[in-house]
Amino acid sequence: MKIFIRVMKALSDPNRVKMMKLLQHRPLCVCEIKECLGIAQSTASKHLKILEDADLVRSFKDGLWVNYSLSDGNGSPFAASMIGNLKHWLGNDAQIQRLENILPGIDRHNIVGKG
Amino acid sequence: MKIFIRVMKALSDPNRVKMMKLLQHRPLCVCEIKECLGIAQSTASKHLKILEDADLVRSFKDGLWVNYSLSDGNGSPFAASMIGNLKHWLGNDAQIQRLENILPGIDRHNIVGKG
DNA sequence: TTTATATATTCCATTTTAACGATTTACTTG
DNA sequence: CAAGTAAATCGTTAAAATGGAATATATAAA
Repeated sequence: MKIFIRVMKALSDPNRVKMMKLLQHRPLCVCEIKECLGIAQSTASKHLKILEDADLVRSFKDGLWVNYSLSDGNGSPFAASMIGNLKHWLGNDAQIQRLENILPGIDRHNIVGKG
Repeated sequence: MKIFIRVMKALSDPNRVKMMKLLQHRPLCVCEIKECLGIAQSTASKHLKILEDADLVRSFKDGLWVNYSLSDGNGSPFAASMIGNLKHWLGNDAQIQRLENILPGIDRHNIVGKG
């Protein structure tokens, strides 16, 4: 039950759902995500931790950067199922589409104030 | 997006998830639900409203009682999918099993303080 | 070893959520 | 119509979630 609630809570916030949708395209570092969503770096980092704790996302370091990507779902069946659902959900959402449009132009090397 | 968030939020609370699991067995009135979960009548009523607003549950009046049952899922595809998932999720959860054990003994006509 | 940089963490203010008791509403029945 | 009953709503309080600025941590580079 606790694990299920943790997954539902993680997906109860618009910014976190947006992150999940962005990560469907490619792994992203924290600064790319905060840039895309237009939020503070600390806010992005905290949201990603919540997604990671729910097994929806995983991270691996690449030097100074930390890359986040969708989890493979081996951790929790609830998370795995929701990751699958989200692949074909919200694709026609206006907010999501706007983010997906600007995502290709987002590059970690061109971001000014990273934190 | 708003609809999706509403469903996720609705399923982010243990008492509401318990209600969903109980309603898999049979329709229940507010006083049966509050009795089963051991919460106040006003609390049960509010939670049910949140589930209903998310299209996870529907209600129909039967005289003085209001019966709640699982939604048929026609309102929201997100709700429909989660209703389906919940059918085979949490069946082995200890808290849920305890509730399912006492449910057969719960009858609206034998409840003392209904509100 | 010093400096720079990306991320994580802490702190604080604000908003949202959950719970209960009390009251109101809606319906039934005497 | 009056009394009784189940559910919904209101008012209040405590806990949790969210956001950003500031700080700490960790790694890379000079």
